[in-house]
Amino acid sequence: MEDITIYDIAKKAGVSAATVSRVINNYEHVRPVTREKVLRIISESNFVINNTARSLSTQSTRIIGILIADIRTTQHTDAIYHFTHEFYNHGYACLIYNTGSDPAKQAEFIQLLSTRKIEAVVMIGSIFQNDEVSDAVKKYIPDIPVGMCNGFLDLENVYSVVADERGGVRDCVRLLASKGYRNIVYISNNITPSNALKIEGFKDGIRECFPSSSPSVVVSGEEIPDVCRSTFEIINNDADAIIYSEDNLALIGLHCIVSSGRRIPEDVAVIGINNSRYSGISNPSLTSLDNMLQATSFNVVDKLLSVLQGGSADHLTVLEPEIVKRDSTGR
Amino acid sequence: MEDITIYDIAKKAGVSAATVSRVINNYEHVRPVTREKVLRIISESNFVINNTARSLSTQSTRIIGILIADIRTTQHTDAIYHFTHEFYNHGYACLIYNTGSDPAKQAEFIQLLSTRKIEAVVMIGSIFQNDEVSDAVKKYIPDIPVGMCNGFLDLENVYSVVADERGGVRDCVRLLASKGYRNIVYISNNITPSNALKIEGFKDGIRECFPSSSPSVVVSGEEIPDVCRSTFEIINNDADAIIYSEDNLALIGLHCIVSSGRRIPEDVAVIGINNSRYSGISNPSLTSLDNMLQATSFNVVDKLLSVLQGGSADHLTVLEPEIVKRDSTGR
DNA sequence: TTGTAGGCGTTATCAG
DNA sequence: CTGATAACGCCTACAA
Repeated sequence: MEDITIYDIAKKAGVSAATVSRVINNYEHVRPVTREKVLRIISESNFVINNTARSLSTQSTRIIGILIADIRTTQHTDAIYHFTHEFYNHGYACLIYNTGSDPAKQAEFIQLLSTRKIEAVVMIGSIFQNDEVSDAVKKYIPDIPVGMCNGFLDLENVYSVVADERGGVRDCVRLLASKGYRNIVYISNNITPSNALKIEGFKDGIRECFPSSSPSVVVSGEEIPDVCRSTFEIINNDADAIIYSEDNLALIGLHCIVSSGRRIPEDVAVIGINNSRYSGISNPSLTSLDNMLQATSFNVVDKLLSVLQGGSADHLTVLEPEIVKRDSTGR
Repeated sequence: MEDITIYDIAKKAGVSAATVSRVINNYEHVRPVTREKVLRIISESNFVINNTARSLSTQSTRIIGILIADIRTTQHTDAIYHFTHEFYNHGYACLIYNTGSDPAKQAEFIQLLSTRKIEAVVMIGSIFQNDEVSDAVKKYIPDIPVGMCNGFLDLENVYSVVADERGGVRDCVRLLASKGYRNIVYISNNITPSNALKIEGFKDGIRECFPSSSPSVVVSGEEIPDVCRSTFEIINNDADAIIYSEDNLALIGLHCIVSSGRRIPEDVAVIGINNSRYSGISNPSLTSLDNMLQATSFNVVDKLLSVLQGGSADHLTVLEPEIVKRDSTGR
């Protein structure tokens, strides 16, 4: 079926295409009668504006690019919702790409986005905090605003929001120490900038609370068997508390520990990170470090919208995380 | 910073824009020397092609529109991943919108997508199976392929994949009956076409296994307090087995039941639907009806790619669900 | 208040 | 093999 254009509408209405354009864009100086007529013709036809042509003419696509390593990572779906929802409310469409975690690939996606003439970019996750991405931003999109969730790049057009996860994890250690746990181990999945900081926080905590012992950190895969194996190794080695780098790992840990007949929190305490929706309904419920992912995405949206509307925004905002205490550490 | 165009490249290379275009698009009849020269100039500059202009000229945006009621619904994130990932692999970009569940609003999004000149549409969830959406498809995108996950519209350009959830839920009832449970109740969240079918399946099962009793269905909110309240009402009313319309509800149910001191599956059996990743790691692990969401999205992608490449595809595919038995029903 | 004409950056046709 | 030139559909001075 042939697309119908403003010229078709113009012809039927007995006016010029320019007038149709004016009506569509709500220009003021159009005679009411003319306006009504054009609007009537439009509503009687199946005309829809061609945003490709409009974008080319106005040099404005009203498209936002969203980059995420893997959209399936549960802790980020809320963020994606907020972005797509809020930007939609402001007349933008959102293009979403899964980049994976290879910096070179991530950089390619930035170039790809630039071919689509996006008007802003959002990158979700600390994994985008690397030199390749930074260079690509400098090279391909130096003039369009970039928002980063939980990551930071020191560039004029980049706006970052991060949580102090290092301090947050240190506080987790403090909490466990105060409850009498003596043998605390940290299990991390793949080492992103964010996860590296969390580990530092863990070391800070151990050094502070147990000056004589050295911090014990295990790096584990994310699959159920991986996590179970790591967990059992640690428990059989006399650990009485485990901090996992993510709720998803912790939930698997919970499952393994409970299945093995050990009691939580009497035998082992468990803490996760992200305060995901499942931490509240697991058995036992999971104490979790809320790293403010929700507030982070809201903040990034605000910054970006502000800049897009010609305003300004802070280049870095640091949020304070908060431990949500539940049954897995005792009440 | 001014965008650099093929004219700029052409000037520097001492050729015409047409030749640059030929090089970019890998045309054959270009003298190797010329080609090299142009490519060198391009790589020395920050030139990227303007896809908006290209789309206008070629009448092809290579953009796919994805519609989902709420991107946060956990059972659909895998599907979204597959779509964005697969379409990217085939050179398409994906525009994602949250439509909500109001049919009139959903229809508006179809019009919106048509203004972006998308080349295919994916709708995820049975909630899009309604007349308003059907009319909007007919009116605004009668000629572009539409893929539906778990929903069906009887139109020439719509390709659907659904699971036989009705039969699946009936089988769940049979399973519980065979294990000796006598008082089975069904808890559903909001009534979508899919959820309505599940309820029918439940009634089928009850009528078949317990001809003398009438099916007991409860419609509940999705929030934790809602689900807990519904669950306790039912249990206090002598139910010995509950089928929830979604794993997410069932997981909350599990939490409430366990917290109240009742034993699963001795006192109460529980079955969920979706076979989500958490059903395998909950305590106890959750028996769940796998409604083949994964296979559904793969199938829809295949159909759409086939049609986009000029091929054909079945308009309706029905997948058989499968019960994954875990601890919440006894082994 | 309205129409004409040029331009947005590419692609594609047609000569040469 | 390469260069003009005319679309693609819309917007926007500039004129009228």
